[in-house]
Amino acid sequence: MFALVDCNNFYASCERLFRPDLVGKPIVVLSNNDGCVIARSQEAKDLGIKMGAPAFLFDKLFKDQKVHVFSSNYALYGDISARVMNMLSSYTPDIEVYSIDESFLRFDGFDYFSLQEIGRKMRQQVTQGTGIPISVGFAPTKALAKMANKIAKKRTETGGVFVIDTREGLEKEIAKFTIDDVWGIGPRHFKMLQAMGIRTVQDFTRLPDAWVKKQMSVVGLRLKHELQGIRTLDLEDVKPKQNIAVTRSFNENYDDYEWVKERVITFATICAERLRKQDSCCNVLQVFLLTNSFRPDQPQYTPATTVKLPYPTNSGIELAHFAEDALKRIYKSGFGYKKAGVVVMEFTPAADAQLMIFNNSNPKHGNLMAVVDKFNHALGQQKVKLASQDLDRVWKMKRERLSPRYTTRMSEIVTIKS
DNA sequence: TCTGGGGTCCTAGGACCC
DNA sequence: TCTGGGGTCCTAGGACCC
Repeated sequence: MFALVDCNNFYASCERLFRPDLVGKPIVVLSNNDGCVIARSQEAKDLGIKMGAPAFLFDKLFKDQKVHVFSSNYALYGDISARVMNMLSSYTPDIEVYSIDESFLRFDGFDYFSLQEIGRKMRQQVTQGTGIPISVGFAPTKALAKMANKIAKKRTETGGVFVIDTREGLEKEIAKFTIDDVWGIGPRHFKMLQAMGIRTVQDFTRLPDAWVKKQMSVVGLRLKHELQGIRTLDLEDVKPKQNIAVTRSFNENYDDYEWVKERVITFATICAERLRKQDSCCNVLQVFLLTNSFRPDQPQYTPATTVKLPYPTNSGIELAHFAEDALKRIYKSGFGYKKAGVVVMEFTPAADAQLMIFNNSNPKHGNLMAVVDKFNHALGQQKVKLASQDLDRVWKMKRERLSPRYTTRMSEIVTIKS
């Protein structure tokens, strides 16, 4: 059996941890630049605030309804997530951390245990230990565990735990569960299925395999089997990433080469940092720029270029150079740039980077970067930078409603007045 | 005025090889 | 009119996830 454990309204719940005055109040968390709503407490959902909605459209509603608005605080969410996952891993050695707020757990050899009971205990322990409410769904496949989790969340009488472990139970649930709520069915496939009169999971599982494969590829076919209770997916190991992207929107449009260059160089050094973290070097680097697509009245230009590097590297200095060269080739003045990004691809393990006779990555960079990483780890991100980066911290993301990093900064620890 | 930032996997079609 | 039978690699685009 698999369990899918999911933190309820995770970011909103994190914001509430150190603000008990917000219990029962509507909370939303915004994306970078305070742009879109990316998390909502139940109370905020009830007000009709939609996921992904641009925040400025809701300014009035936020004020009228006294919605508590937060900029995203990933230092906090990441730390709380680690604590939750750590607790969950005491229930079984087989755990896959699927996202910041979800884990799949596999329960092999638990035939004589009550999963219902285990789920209740998990909820109780995680709530007590971290303050984060969770929902737990158990089922014989991952896709069904996802479904069970949604049922646990939706039906209050389940107490946040739902188990699908019999054929009859499965049949009963798939006859009711609608297809748009299924993990792996996105808006496109939903529309197609809906047009054919497919409404429930049961309808979907009755489609012929060949048709599903033709229309939805092997991914869709696997999903169909999963929903029938046939196990086709197992827990996945943490794999090193195949691509690393650092992209940001700017608070306004910029038409200044030096300014854009600084951003692109900074993104490249962050890519390099992330590469070193997983012991990879990259062989290909891509730089792209975007003008503001929400303003069709302004001239649009969305160039991108991909460079094959002469040798694999994870040196921030070298990647900064390559990124700058790439930028030079695509940058044109006369446009208002709203977003830029650097993507690195085609990794090789740092340990077996191919040496070349004439054209080597500077061997001293390895040691230098190790020291830079050490400093930045101890002193905070981007304390040690390249001179070509923004040393005066001119560039700031809009984060007007940022909560303290309660659990990871001594200086921001909660104050109790008594 | 203001609109996030990451990822993965799969397929089709073109270009090339013998 | 008829025109082999395999392959691989790459890219763009589509679909999905959080």
